[in-house]
Amino acid sequence: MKRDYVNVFKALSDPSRIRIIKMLFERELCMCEIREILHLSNSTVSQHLTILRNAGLLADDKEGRWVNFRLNRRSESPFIRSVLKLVKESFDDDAVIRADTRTVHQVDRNRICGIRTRTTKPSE
Amino acid sequence: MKRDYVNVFKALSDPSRIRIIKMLFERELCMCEIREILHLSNSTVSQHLTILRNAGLLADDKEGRWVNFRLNRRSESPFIRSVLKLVKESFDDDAVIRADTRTVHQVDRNRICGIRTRTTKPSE
DNA sequence: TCGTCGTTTCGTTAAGTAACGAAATATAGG
DNA sequence: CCTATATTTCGTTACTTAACGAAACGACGA
Repeated sequence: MKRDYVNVFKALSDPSRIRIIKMLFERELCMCEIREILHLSNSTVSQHLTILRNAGLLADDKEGRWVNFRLNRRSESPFIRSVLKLVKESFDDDAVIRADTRTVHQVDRNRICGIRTRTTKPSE
Repeated sequence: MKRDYVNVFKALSDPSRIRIIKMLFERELCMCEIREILHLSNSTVSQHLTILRNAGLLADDKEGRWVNFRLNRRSESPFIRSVLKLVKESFDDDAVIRADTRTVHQVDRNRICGIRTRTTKPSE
């Protein structure tokens, strides 16, 4: 209860996690979509998502075999809401962030997922 | 140049550094005043201040043998200014932060400093 | 110029973090 | 039930971080 805010800032202290949050401002994503865009392993992405969820920044809904991750925009914590607002308004001058924002709208979950657990591209 | 924001969030990911920033919203402080309030060693406090300064959150002015640390309120970075605003508006419900805010107005640099390098109380 | 005192730097140690592959869970469909 | 698939958990490894004391630095004042 006491110093949760430290965990929020720690959650934000990683480029991959900032990228995840910025992508989630565009739309909900499942783990394997994020994995595909970030080029990280399943377990690594899952860890990042756990950290963001434990910090109170993310929520998730199960939809069949997928888990849809989304921003916790309606958090009861004013601090969380302020932080999300800050992130929403920042980093748009970053080339990687801009590329992600574009990519995230072109990703089709049904093409990308479905090949075991993989880090390489689906075309291979 | 690319991902400085990660260093900003890392700088905020420590309770002592949040306490320092919140105290600096009250007034400028020298290193030994901060050391006294946080009960940490010289070198640890100096490290914290370096991290905050490198992140762009702090500036300092030399005044004789003292170095006065202050918030970098006039940073040219909108992100830094937004972050400082966020911190200013947060954490006031934290008991430690509230105690610090009170203490910082009672601290007299000339009583507290001046006994070599020390972590214990000045009354001893 | 010689201490003194505020601050910084150095070297070390203990603890925390990010990454991965492999194994374990859980859920839909045949 | 059995298999495929999406996600999580486990165990390991390399790296980072926070803390300290000791030593160095730098600016005043006797």
